[in-house]
Amino acid sequence: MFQTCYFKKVQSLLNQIKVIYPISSSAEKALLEICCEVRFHKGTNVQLIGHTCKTIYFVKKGCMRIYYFKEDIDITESFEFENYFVARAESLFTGKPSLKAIQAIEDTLLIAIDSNLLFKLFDTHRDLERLFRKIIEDSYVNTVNRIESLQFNTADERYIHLLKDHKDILKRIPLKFIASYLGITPVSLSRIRAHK
Amino acid sequence: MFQTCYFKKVQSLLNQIKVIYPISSSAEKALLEICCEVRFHKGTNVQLIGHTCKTIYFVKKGCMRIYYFKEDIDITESFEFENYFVARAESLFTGKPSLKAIQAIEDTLLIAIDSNLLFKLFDTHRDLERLFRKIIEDSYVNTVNRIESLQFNTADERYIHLLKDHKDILKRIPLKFIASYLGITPVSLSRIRAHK
DNA sequence: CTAATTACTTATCATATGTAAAGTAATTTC
DNA sequence: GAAATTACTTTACATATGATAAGTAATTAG
Repeated sequence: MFQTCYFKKVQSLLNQIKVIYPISSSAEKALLEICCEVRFHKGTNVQLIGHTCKTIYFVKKGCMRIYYFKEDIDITESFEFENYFVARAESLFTGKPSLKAIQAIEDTLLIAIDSNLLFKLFDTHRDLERLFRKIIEDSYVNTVNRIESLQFNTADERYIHLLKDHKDILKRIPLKFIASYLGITPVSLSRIRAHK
Repeated sequence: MFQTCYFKKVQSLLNQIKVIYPISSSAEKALLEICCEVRFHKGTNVQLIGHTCKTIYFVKKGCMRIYYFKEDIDITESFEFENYFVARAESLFTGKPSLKAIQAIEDTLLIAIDSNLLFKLFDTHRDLERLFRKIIEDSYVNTVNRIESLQFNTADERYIHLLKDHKDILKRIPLKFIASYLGITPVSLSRIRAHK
């Protein structure tokens, strides 16, 4: 299923890893062997609702979202842009089928990492385990910050803040996705935008 | 600063660890040596705003909250009850001073773990690192679920859900803390409770 | 035990957001 | 390129929540 990749293909991944936690060259090699470049067209559901998450993606080019349905309404849980990892944590870490899907918002180039093979590598390459521990720690901190924002900022403040964090988001992401990400309806987002 | 503890004092911690990820007896011993039992009276600020988080607590008896101030309003970010860990992740993982405080809501008995010593133990006891990786994974999943709840549930739904998850919460936690945790004002919580 | 403080509730009014419907603009399909 | 679909905006109205203030209940301090 996963083919060996050329080193240069995953250079962006290795560069990003260096920033988070530098790993040994043997760990790098081992990681490369379970990596695989994959391309998806805009709109493609890369992982489906009901499937158990067995792949961790690294976004090389393009962007993705994790979304789910609450009473038939499509809700975007998160966006991931270049140099970030995407996975449905609740499924990846529990082994249960996910209620969420992963979709390419643009034509997207990903590096796919088979999670079971990765977890096996943790036994022989402890620096890999440490690296991914730190990746999870970072994600955790980001998620806690997002709670803070949802807890006591107005929708207006959350919108402004999102634009500050992602200057190009309006050019890349449809407003309907942004609305549900902010926890409001598209109608409400439209009003907020009109009043600026 | 941290004294060696008696094994039986941390039995509750060891029991909980077994559920998450069983560790070797040598790792248990090493962990014990950096553990310390501490007691705090209701209302005590165990960790202050502005301090860098260097201790991970395990709640043996009682309960805690993490809180911060947004424009002079006290906002409860999270509660932790028996058999859960408490730490201000954004500070612990980044090494920066925390904008949040940790407070005992009841008279509380904690097991304190020095985080720097713990991180050092990761080098010699990989099962400890794996255990704490799994603890972070669990926390991450919980946090993502909480976002889901804040994103598109009404305050009413969030309140009902909280009561379901923590049947005794009304007896243990003042409503003003519960209100800000749910992302609403005490007045609004009062109304929601009245309409049931 | 009393007084003071804190916690909680209730009421009123203002505002933000949701819902539904309709219109316009942009994009996709054939 | 025309038709169909999707995305976005605007309007009108309903509802939930916030802000403020005042009242009551519970707790704490002396």
